[in-house]
Amino acid sequence: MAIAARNGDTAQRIMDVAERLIQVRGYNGFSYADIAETMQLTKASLHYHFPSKAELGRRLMERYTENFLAALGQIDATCAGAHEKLQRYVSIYAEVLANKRMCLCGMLAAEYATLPKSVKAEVTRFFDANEAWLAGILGEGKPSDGLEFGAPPIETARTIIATLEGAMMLARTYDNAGRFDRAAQRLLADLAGPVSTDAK
Amino acid sequence: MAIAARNGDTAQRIMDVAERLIQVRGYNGFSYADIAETMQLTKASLHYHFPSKAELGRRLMERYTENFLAALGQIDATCAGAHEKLQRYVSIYAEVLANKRMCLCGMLAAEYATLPKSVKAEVTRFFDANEAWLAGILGEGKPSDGLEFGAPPIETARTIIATLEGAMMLARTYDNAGRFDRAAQRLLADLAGPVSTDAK
DNA sequence: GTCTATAGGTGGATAGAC
DNA sequence: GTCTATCCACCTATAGAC
Repeated sequence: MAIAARNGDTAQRIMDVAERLIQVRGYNGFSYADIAETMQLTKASLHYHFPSKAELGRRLMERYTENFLAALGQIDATCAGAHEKLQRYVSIYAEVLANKRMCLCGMLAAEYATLPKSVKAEVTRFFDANEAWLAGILGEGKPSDGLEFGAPPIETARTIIATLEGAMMLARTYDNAGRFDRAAQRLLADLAGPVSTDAK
Repeated sequence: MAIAARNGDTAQRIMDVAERLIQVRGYNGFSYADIAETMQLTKASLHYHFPSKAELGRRLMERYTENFLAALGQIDATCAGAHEKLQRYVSIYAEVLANKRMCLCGMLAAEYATLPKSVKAEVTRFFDANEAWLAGILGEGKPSDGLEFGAPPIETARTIIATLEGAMMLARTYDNAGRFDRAAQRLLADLAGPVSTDAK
């Protein structure tokens, strides 16, 4: 599980709370006061750990990407075929949605124009890493696993991310995880081989 | 063109400015002060036309959906085949992106948890209408135009919207409209017939 | 490391003159 | 219909005691 609650030191717990708030309400939709209330801490104490909101956002994104990359490494280490890897990739998104959250980066992508520069840089770093990983899987999978797609791996990777992020956003709007699951499975089925839609 | 600047009365011009601000910065990322500055009006005057921000948001969404539905009606009236209709549908999104904006509803979907109820209702109404229109096109197109997809029209419609909204958000993040265009054309090509990727 | 207190700014919104 | 003036709540952030 890439994005989990943790019981570490105060800074980590602050990040846990802030992360959830951003994933639900967005960067411009939460405040230090919101964190303080849930944590039984004062705003001043939060500023001791994270001097500015921009710094908190940057550290948050940094940690999120680290965890995500670790999860991708786990997939690489434990899954054999491309299909299985892609299924596991989708399940990371599904798990976030199961907690009624948006992808942290999908949310920040929407608010991109208003973000501090340091946060912006981390957001694109996240997507770049995701694209690269997916493109790698697709590149390997095409010859050996019978993946079929009529575009360079990097473009297919981008379409996959776009579809998953968009489906996630709409599923959360309708509070209906099934919308995400069905879109994701259709996506994978098309990738596995466009003709047979009932393939596993 | 569904979403255009207009030279009507003050209320309409306020909506034009507010719409652009939300499409770029989000609902929680703009204020009456921002509108006032661009329009050379005071905040108090804005409140004369739109008593509350919630009311402004609701009216904005209402107008946006109206315009969008009008554009869909235009497509129905002037396009013959399903492929052409879908291309035109995609071009509405592309045009918004060409102005460096997000879809108003995609933006509001991200901030959904923080929106006034009246605005929330308008957002889902927009997506519902889009799904219904697309599902209609897909339903007609399947037998007569050779569209191929292995799911009920309504689910394919939802996947299309998710992909376009997601691709739009990422294209704007990277300030790269080509990312949207390529993802959109791949999507349409897969729909037209998954095997031949070079079909028009 | 957490607190109280507060600064300095901006948010949405209103009253009342013109 | 637009203005000035103002209210009050909330924002991010800091100073300084404990």
